[in-house]
Amino acid sequence: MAAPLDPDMFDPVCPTDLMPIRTGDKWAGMIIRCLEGGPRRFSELRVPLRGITAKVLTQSLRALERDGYVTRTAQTHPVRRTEYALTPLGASLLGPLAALCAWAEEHWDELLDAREAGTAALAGGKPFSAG
Amino acid sequence: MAAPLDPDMFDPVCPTDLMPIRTGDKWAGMIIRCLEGGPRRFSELRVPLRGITAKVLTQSLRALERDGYVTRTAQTHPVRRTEYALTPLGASLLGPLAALCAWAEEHWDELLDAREAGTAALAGGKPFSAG
DNA sequence: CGGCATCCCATAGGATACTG
DNA sequence: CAGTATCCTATGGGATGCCG
Repeated sequence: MAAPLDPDMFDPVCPTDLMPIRTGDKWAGMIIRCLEGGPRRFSELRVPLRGITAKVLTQSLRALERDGYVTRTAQTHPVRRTEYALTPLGASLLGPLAALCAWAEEHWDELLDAREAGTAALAGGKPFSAG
Repeated sequence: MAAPLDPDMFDPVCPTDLMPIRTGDKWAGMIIRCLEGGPRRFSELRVPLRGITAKVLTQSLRALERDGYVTRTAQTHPVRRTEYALTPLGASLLGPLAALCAWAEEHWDELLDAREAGTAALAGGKPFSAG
């Protein structure tokens, strides 16, 4: 309870730093979830990911590919067709990801209430303007 | 398997958008985990969160407070002492969070290998420079 | 100790237009 | 269809310094 925190709790090379859902990847988690049901095409992914631009989707997909979460299979011959699929590594993330989403849905109301209350209570206090 | 994706899979007001570990909060998840063992003081939190600046820690804590994940209790009288603790909502996130971390540790080697291989394979291909 | 103020930069990511 | 190429902005977040 009052035991001191482990200074190495978040190691300089903390594993979580390698996770796709870490800071600076807004879409990675959603993309992975979209691939849960099997391979999907580029434009197919754009549907549920409403509002994502082609550029950003490409970026995210490339990053996920680079880090071994998805594979890319392109074909040009008869028609152009590119499919993205989860690697075993990527698929193994589905569990934890689903847990997170389940949590969010479960606490949906609380989240809304808390945010509303918090915004009101702390209103006017924007200690850090823009940097 | 080949069923079309639900266009509303990620609703415009998707619950996950409210999560603290979503895009743009590098530290939220780690902070919450630091509070698992009970209330912690400001400077106490800075230890495991190596390298975090006071400004950023304050920012993150304020955001977490605003969204109802943590509470802030300040005292100035004898000595200055501020304590941060998890709300029930915040505590309820510990589970999913732990699952994520467990996953990361479990796949630690794979992550390293995949990233290394991916970086090599896709080397030279930096389609998107800086904007 | 627990911040706040200020300056600064890197970059995620959106808008738009074009291509094989 | 599946991207690329540019341009642009918002902001996360680090550095440094000061304060009650």
